[in-house]
Amino acid sequence: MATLDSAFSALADPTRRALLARLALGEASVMELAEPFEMTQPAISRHLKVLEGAGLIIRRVEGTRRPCRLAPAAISEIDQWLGMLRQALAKNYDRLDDVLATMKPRKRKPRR
Amino acid sequence: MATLDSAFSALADPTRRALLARLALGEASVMELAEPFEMTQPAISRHLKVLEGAGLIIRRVEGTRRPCRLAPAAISEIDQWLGMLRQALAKNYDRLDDVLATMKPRKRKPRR
DNA sequence: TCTTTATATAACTATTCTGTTATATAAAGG
DNA sequence: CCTTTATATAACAGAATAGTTATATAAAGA
Repeated sequence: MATLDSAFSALADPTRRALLARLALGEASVMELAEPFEMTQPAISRHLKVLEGAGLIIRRVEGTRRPCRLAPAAISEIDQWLGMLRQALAKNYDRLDDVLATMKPRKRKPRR
Repeated sequence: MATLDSAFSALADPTRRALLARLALGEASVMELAEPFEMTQPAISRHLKVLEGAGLIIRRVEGTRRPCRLAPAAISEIDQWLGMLRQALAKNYDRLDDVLATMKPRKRKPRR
């Protein structure tokens, strides 16, 4: 799914995760978001564009400012996908495989 | 965190997510994993290497085969990080911001 | 109207992916 | 031994990233 592609790859960048962490505290403008970073403003603007494109944030127009805040949509989609893995792990499929692998060692000949 | 970087960017690729989905059904060898894809074996091998590097899978050695299965570590770290966003969203910080934004329209002058 | 402030966009560069083919390695099996 | 099978690795090409500087735009305010 294209949404998961963009959401996960948006989250893969530490700057973008930091921006989201900041937004978890509440809405902020581009300049406010850029302030803690050693990066130029255009760089932050582009990171925000990526986050917006991934459905992780939404923006308002307020005069010359574009306040951003977290958007719920993408997160829930990610959660849903991870749910599959969580479930597989919880069911101990891995441990079961361990047992099976030990019990039936797939025609292995003793050395020489 | 470096782990989150590699875990999220590993998940950003649809082929890798498909490999994980397959592994959610149980352990599989490289060839078994490669079979459904139109990609060459080296390409799959590299995707698996990425998944392993991200802590999303682990591999055994069994003769010439390298059976893979899901690993729990990375997932739980991701879950933990996403928890922060989930919480922020759940607390309706966004909705609160809405209200505040409407109530105190940040020194905006009426046109002209 | 002129200046400042907030933000976006373009052009460019360096680096990092993703896939390919060709080849290496090592165990399995006759 | 020799061949086959499973997998890894190297070398390479093309696409996508992330950052930079320079510049555009548009609202705010004097």
